[in-house]
Amino acid sequence: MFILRKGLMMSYVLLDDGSRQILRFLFPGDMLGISSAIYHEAPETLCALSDTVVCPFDRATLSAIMQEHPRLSAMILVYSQIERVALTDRLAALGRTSAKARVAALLLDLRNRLRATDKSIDRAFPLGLTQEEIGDATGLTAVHVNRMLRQLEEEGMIAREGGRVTLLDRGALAGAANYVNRYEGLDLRWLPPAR
Amino acid sequence: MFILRKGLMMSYVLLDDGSRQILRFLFPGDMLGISSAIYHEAPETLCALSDTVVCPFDRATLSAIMQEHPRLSAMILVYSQIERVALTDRLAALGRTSAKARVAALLLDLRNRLRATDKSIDRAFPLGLTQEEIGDATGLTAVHVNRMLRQLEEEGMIAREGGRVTLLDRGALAGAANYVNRYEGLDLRWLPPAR
DNA sequence: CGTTGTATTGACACTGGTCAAGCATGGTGG
DNA sequence: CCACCATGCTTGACCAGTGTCAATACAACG
Repeated sequence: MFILRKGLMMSYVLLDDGSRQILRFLFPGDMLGISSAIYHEAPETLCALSDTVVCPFDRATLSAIMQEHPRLSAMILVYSQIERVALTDRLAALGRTSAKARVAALLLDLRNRLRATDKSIDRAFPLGLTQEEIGDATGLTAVHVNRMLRQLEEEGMIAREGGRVTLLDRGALAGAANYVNRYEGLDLRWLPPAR
Repeated sequence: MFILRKGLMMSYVLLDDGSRQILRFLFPGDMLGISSAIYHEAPETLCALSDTVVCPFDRATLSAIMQEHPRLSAMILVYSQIERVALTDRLAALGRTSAKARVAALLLDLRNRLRATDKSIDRAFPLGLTQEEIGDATGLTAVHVNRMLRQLEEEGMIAREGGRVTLLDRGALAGAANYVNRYEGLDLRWLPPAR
């Protein structure tokens, strides 16, 4: 298990037919590989998308935390629930929304996650992903991702130039995407006190 | 928050356009509503599919468990990770597999989950879902679910009569579905001891 | 018996996939 | 410095899988 300190990573699974589903992009502060710790065989693959710095810890450490730091334990549980809710949002997007909505949601999420650690990011950010990666995250082909990006651009919702994306109309994007920022609206007053 | 003691439930979200994505079916022993506890507004809706019995507990109880029962706390974390992995499997299914594979995976999962609390279930079980519910869980329409069930039947992989389904060839189904039983293969030796 | 919800089936439409080609970019080795 | 190559982006033509709409059948239930 690791905490990501710097850089961008992703986790994905490969299916029998060779296709890939990207489960999650990982940003600084995220915990990685907890699920690998509870199974004999890791259920997902981790991969760095840029130069990264991680901070490793092992099962014994997690076990010690659970015994000695109840508040931290509770926060780990909360964190895993936030991640779970983000996954259910993506599940609903894959099951019930159009290709354009899924791409829009991905762009909005990338922007919000990047902004969490870099407040200078507002409308524009570097899109550190290939269109194939966007496709594997949204359940589309790279070709169709390209078409959707062009449409969003033609409709004036985004602008692109040289790997950078600018969200020109976040409201319209969020409307098209059914997007909810799951890192807001938390209620954590019930957490146990620090020991 | 609740523990489901008896019956079948589901959790789902409704999107703006009125479509529904079923996130999860809930079986006896499952914990429900943890994610609702950490947000101000519940991110998902819970709904009973049959007569059910639940055992409620509140945030203060969870907080007390985190403080006084490290082993139980760790098991709750493990449980939420199992659920997370099951969600990622479904995410990969929605993003990257065919309609037939998704329906097959749902049938296999239902059988395994039912069997967990009723060992008398082997090949046949009562399908307590409408085809519309199967569709909302797999990201398909009820009409297409019907077509897929018929195909699976014609290919001799399942049989149906009066709300009961029989899995005639679980191996072939699992192959068609890319299915992994996530309640097996756990490694829990690192858990803290009971206090 | 009507009524309501569910299952079934067919005809047709459309979203998104597939295949193929061309183009831009940047890195590499001669 | 330049030819070469790999990778990723863009676009068009065509096709397949899935959705939509509509009609019918069936069962449960008041």
